[in-house]
Amino acid sequence: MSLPDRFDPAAESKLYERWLDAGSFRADADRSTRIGGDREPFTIVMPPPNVTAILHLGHALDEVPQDVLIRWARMKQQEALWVPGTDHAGIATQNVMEKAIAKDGKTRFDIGREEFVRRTEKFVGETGGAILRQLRAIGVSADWTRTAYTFSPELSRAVREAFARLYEEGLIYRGHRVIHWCPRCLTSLSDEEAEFEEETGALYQIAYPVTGSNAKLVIATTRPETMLADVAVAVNPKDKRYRDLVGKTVRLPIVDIEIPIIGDDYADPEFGTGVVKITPAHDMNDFEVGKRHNLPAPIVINEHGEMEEEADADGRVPAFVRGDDRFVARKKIVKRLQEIGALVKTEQHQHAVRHCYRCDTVVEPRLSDQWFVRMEPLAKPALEGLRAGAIRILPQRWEGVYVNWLENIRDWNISRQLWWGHRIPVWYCKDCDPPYDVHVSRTELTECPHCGGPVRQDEDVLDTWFSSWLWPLSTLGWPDEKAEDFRAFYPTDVLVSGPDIIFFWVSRMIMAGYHFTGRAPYHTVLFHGIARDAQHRKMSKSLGNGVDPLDVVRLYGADALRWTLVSGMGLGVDMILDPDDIEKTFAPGRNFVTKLWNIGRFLLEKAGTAPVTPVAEIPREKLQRVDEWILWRLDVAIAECDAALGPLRPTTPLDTADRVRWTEEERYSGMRLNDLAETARRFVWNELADWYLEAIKGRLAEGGDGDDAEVARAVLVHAFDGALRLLHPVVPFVTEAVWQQLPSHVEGTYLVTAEWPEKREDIGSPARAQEFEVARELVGAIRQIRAENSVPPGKHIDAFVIPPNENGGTRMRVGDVFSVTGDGAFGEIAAIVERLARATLTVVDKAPAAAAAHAVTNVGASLVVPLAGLVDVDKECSRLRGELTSLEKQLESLESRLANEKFVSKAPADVVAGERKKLGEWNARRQQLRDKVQTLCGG
RNA sequence: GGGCGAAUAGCUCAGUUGGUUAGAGCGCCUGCCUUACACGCAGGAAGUCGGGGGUUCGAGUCCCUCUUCGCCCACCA
Repeated sequence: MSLPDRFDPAAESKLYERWLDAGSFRADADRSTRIGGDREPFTIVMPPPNVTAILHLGHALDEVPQDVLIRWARMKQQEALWVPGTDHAGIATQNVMEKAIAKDGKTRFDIGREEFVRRTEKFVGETGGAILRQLRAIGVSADWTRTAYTFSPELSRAVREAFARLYEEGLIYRGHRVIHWCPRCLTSLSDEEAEFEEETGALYQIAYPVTGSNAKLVIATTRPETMLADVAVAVNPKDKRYRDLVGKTVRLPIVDIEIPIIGDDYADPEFGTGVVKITPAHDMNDFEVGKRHNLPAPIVINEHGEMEEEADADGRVPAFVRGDDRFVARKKIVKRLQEIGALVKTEQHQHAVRHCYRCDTVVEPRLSDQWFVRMEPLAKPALEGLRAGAIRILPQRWEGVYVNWLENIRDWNISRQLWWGHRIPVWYCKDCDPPYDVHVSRTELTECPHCGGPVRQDEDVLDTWFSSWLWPLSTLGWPDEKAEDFRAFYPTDVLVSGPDIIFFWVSRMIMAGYHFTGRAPYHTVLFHGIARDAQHRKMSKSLGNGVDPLDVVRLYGADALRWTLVSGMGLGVDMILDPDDIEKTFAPGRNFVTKLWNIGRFLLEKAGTAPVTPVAEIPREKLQRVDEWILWRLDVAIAECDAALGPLRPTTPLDTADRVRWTEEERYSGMRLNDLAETARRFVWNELADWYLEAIKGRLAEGGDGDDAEVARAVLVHAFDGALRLLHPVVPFVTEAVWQQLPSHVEGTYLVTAEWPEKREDIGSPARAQEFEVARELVGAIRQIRAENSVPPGKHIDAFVIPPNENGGTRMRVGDVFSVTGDGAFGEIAAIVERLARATLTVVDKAPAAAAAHAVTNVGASLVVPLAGLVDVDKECSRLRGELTSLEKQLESLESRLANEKFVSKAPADVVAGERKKLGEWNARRQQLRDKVQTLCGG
C-alpha cells in the first residue's frame, strides 16, 4: 500500500464533510456537568462576522485561534461548543444597501422604509450564509446546528428584554443633548463610533465688537461657520483681562445681533485669546455651558451638514450661505469676515477631528433627542470582575485600556436614525397626558395600554452593538434562563477578538453578562494582533494589500494557512505577511504538512498496516535506548504543549460555588499557541523524523529480529500518534488524514475527537534515554568532521573515540561513554553511529598518535573524535557559585517570610501554598547546584 | 495633553519568577536526487539583543534616560 507523495489540499473538504457526517462538532447539552452530565462544558462564542462580509485574513486571524482552542478542548474530552453566527451589522449593511440602490440613481428615501428593509432582508438572505460557508474552508469546527443571527426572532427577543429591563431599572433614558451625527449616514453615533483623526486645520481669530464701546473681543475657532449660532461669548471669571466685561454684550458679526458676555470656567485663559464663543447646538461643551447659563440653542446646520436654519434660529443664516455645505460655508464666512475686517488672523492648527467609523465623513455635533444607557452602574461589576480575577485579559497590557475606559465611562447613545436594525421597542401615545407619553414593551403595541388610542413606534433603530453585547447570552437562549443551552453552557469560557473592538463589544459583553446574569460571560479574553503587509500597513480593502485566505487554501491548503498563522502568532502581536509573495509566506506551512504526510508514508511502507502492539504492553527491557529516548521526548513535548496552552479554566472558588477566579500563578500563563506549534513541530520533525526514524530503519528492515522490529514499530506508531494528536488543533486536516492510516487506527474513530495525549506518570529517570544523547553527540561530531574534511557522503570511515581526560585546565563534562559500554549500550550506540554517520566506532583508551596523524594525512580512513562539551572549569565554577550564593540569599528571605505568622495567616491561601511550593523547588535546586559544584570544582 | 506597546541574525518572530554557549522559520554558503520527503537531508556563516547609564556574583530579561516606530484615550475652542 502506498500513498501519493504529497498531501492533496483538495482532500480537505472531503475530510470536513466526514467530520460533519460524524457529528464531530455538535455539542450535547445533556452531557454538560452543569445539568447533570459527565463532561465539563467548554464554550466559545464566535465573534459574528457581518452578514455581508466575505472572508478576509482578519477573519482567519480571529477564527483560527478559536478553532485551535476548541479542538484542543474537544480532545481533552470536554463538551466543547463553539457557537457560530452572523451580525446584521446595522449601519454597515445599510451602507452596502444604499450603495446598491445608488447604482439605480436612487436613495433609500425614494423607495421607502418598508421596501428598503424588505430588499435588505432579501440581500442578507442570499449572501448571509456565504461567510459562514467560507469559514468551513479554513477548518472552523463550529457547531453549525446552533448558528445564530443577531437579527433573528430569538435574538431580537433578547434585545427587547434587555431594553425593557434596563428601562424599568431606570438605566435607559431619553436625553436631549448634542451627539455625534454623521451627515452622510444620517444617523447619530456613539462616542466610540466617532473616531478621532489628527488633522491640520486652521484656527481663526474673529473680533466681536463690544456693544457701546470701541473694545473688541477676539475669539478663536476652528469652525467659523458655527458662529451663526453663537448665543454668547465666554471668558473666565478669574481672567483679569476680561472679567469687567461680564454682563455686557457683543455684536455678533454677519448675523448682527447682540449676545451676552458670560463668565464661565470653561473658558481657558491660556488657550487662544482666552475668549470662547458659545454655540450650544453645535458643540458638546458649549451645550453644557448654555444649559448652565440658560441660553437658547439655535440650530443653523441641518442633518445633511448644510447651512439651514431650523426652529428658533431667527434668520441667523444669511442668504449667501443658505443651503451650502458646511465646508463651503466655512470658506464663505471666512471671506466675508475678512471683507468686513472682523478676521484678526488665521493660523495653522493641529487638532483631532471625529470621523464616522463607517464612512469616514467628518462627524457633526448635533442637538437632538436620543436614547441612552446609563453606563456607570453597569461598569462597576465589570471592573470588579477583572480585579477579583474572575476575568483575565491576555495579553495583560490591554487590562489598563479596559479599566481606563470603564472608569471614565460615558452614557451610551443607542438610537440610530437608520432603517436596518432592531426597532426601538418604544411606542408613543399622543392622546395620553405626558406621563404616559412613552410606552416600552416587550411585544408589539397596536394601541395605547392606557387610553386604548393609537400609538406610534419610535422611528429609530438600536445601535447594532446593542444586540452584539448580548451575544454570549442570547445565542444560548437567554432571556429564557431555563433554556437547556443556557444552563449547560453559560458562562462561556474564552473570548477571542481583536483589540479594536474592546469597547464596542468585549467590555460591553462583560457588562451585560454581569448585569443580566450576575456572572461574567467568559473567564478569558484573548486578543490577537492585526494583519499587516510587508510595509507594516494594516491590510485593508481600500489599500488592496490583503491576502485572500481562500487563495491560500486553494494553493497550499487550509493547514498551510493555519500553520503560518498559528506558528507566527505571538500573544497579541501583529502579523506581518507579504501579500506579494504568498508562496514565501505560506510555504513553511505547506512544507510542514508535506513532512507529516511523508512520515506517514514511511510508516505505512516500512511498518505496514498489521495490528500493532501497544507500547504499554512491551516489557521495559525490550526497549532500546533510542526507544526510551523518543518516548521520553514525547513526554517532554506533551508537557511543554500542555504548559503552552495552560489550564482550560480557573478552578479556585471566588465566592459562591459557581464562581471561580484565576490564581496569580495561572492568570497570565497559557494561550501561547505559537509555542504549541513550535514544540510539536520540533518533536515530530527534529526528533522523531530526524533521529528516531533514521535510527530504527535498520531494525525495521527485512531480516531484522522480528521481535525487535515489532518493538521499534510499536514505539514509532505510538510516538507519531502522540505527535498527530498534539498537532491536530493546528493542522487538523493532514493529521486526521494520516492518523486514519495508522496501524493502530480503529475503524470509525476520528482524530478530531480522539483523546489529547497524556505523558506517562513515571518519566522521572530517563537515564537510558540520556545515554542515547551520547549517540546524538557522537553522530553530530562525526558528521561535522566529515563535512569539514569533505569526506564523500557514501564513504564509510572509522572513528576513534577518545576517552575524557584532564588536560589544559579543562575537563570533559559529558563523557560517560565508557561507563555504559558494559551493558550493551555501546552496541546500540555504535549501531546508530554506523547508520547515521557511516562510521565504525572504535573506542580507544587514549588517542593513538598514529590515528591522530592518520586523521590529518589520510582523512576518511579514520578519524579522531573528541567528545563535545568541553567546558572552562574556572568560568563555570564561578558562575555556579554565584548562582548558589544568590539562591541561598533568596531562600533565606523566603524562609523568613514563611516563618512570619502574619504572612501565613493573612495572605491568600494559594499565595502561601505557592511560596511553600517554591521553597521546595528552590531547596532541590540548591542541592543540585551543590552537587554540581562538588563534582566539577571539587568542593 | 495622558497612557501603552515595540526595537533581538538580511527578513518575520520566539526567548514565562535574572542563571550553562541567545533560538526557530525563511533567506544565504558548502555538499548531497542516501530505497518517506529536493516542499527534502547533512554541515556552515551570520546577532556589541536600538544608544547610554545603573542595580547584581551574573542583565536580552530589573531600574533610569535618550532615540525611532506604532497604537489607544482625551470637551481645550
